[in-house]
Amino acid sequence: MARHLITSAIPYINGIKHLGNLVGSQLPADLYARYLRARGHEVLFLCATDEHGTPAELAAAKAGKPVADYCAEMHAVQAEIADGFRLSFDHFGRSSSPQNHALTQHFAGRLADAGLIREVSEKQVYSNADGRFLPDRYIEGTCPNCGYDRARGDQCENCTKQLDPTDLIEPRSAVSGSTDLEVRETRHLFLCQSQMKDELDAWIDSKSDWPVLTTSIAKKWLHDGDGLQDRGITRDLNWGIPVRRGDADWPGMEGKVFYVWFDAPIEYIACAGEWAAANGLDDADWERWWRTDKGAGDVRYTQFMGKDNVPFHTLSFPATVLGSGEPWKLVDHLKSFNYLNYDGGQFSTSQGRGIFMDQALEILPADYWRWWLLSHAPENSDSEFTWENFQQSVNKDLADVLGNFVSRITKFCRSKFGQEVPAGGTFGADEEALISDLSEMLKRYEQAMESMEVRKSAAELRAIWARGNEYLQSVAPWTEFKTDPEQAAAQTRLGLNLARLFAVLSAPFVPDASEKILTALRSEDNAWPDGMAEFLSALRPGHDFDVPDVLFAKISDEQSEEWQSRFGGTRV
RNA sequence: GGCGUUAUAGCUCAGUUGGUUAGAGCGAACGACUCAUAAUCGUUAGGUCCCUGGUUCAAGUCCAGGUAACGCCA
Repeated sequence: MARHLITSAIPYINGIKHLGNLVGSQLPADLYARYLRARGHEVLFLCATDEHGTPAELAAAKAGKPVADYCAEMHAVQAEIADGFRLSFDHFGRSSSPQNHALTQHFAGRLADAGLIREVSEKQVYSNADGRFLPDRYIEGTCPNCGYDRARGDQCENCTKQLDPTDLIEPRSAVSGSTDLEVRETRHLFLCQSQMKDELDAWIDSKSDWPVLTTSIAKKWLHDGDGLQDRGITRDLNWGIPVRRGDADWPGMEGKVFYVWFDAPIEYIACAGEWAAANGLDDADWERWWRTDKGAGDVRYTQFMGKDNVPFHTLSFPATVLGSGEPWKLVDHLKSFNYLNYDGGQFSTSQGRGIFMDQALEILPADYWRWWLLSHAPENSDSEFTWENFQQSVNKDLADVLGNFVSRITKFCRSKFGQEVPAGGTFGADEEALISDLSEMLKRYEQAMESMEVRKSAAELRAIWARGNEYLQSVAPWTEFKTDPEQAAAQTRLGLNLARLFAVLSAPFVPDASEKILTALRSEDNAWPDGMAEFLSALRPGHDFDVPDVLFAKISDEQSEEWQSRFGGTRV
């Protein structure tokens, strides 16, 4: 029994995420959270939407809605989809929450007190027509290099040349098209990350059990070139957390907000406060997860994220936390993922390429996606989604190996013994070998899950299902029944208990199917096995059960082809 | 242009600190079974471990160069 704090990288509010985003953070985090809960640990699993910044403002404007309303609506949409994928967050918060406002301002104040904030004067492009400063990428114009007339202020998409907004010929606002632009001087706060370089370096060095992918990215940012750079934490925008120094005003920063990268990770902490508030708990209840001086000393904190998020989680956010000088919990383990590619290219939100979370649920239940994505998680390198592979994997693993096992054993029992667990017979060498093998396999499965080896966990679980089929095939109760019905009864009884075992062990991967099996077996006890022999005799002779509907319908060639062409191009 | 990652069976991928005949699942062929979602179980076939050179008693594994794909940055 231990205490585990788990967070998934928080998805941006702007639009619905694709399957690549899902498998890179939320889904493996959910797998881990479900497993740890099943093992009896105390778990707090948090996620939220990342709601601030220019993209949210522009998306809201495009939708013709006030940005706060837009974010509230999109948060509800994302929450519903997360629920559809059975993501078992204890709380799905919002970075725009009052808790995050207060906490972000608090951290900024602490950092300023510690001398880790400095003011910098910058030149930024201001659009009079839009009444706002424009980020580089929201300025368009003609590329001085190739003449492309829709080059962005940060880069020309046509010739890939990196640009400065002032390089553009005839620059205009990408928001309104206005050419009434001017360069203005504006003052911003910078977080002095460079001052914390040695402390961060030593902290990273202490994490010898982190994946190479994680530490190598962090080290690169710490040591490449001039090393870790100071970073602006404020912007001239309306939508965001107003810049304040704790509870006090911040002279010179009126009308400015914190930069989204600064407040987003603080939401990991604030989200726990939202969780407490939503559940009628008080501050002490969430602080025991986050403050090492208030009970979080024994908490193990694990973060999940895509590789693009590693620098923020290994450097920027720890700089904020450490710099505050307060005893906040730092991440203990950081699990990062590579990218999932789609049919020979990248998933792309901006181009609408690939499969998005809402579309996925429209065509198939969550379990199908959960199984395929987790069993093919991009852990060691980028991995590839193809419809053919998806169809084959799901049909074979879920329908044929797991689903069919439950189907064959329940239907066989019904036809020979009726819908109750049969009595009689004794266990012999086959049964002892099965129980012994399963005990070993369970240990390997548990080890893989505990070390967050996602693909390996899936492979071990699948091997357990296959071992059940192997047992049935070798003892062949349908043949045994003709000569020794008592023995066939013992084999069938064990088979039904195997189905229950699979349901319990598979729950972190395929929660809905797991529940269906347990319901059919009329078993409310879903406790993790503690002793294989005892577990496999839990369903006693005389126990009633139902034959469930087909657990996993197979994906037909026609469906696979239709979906491939439907999702081949851009999102409609 | 700089840096980085990757390159292993038809496909998706494992291969610990260099150490016998390079592994898994799928797909394929063959066989067994017929309870089951034409499912299951078994057996077999399939690899110049991208190329070249080097270190070593020994290289998929280390080093150098090359090729290709991808990513990040300027």
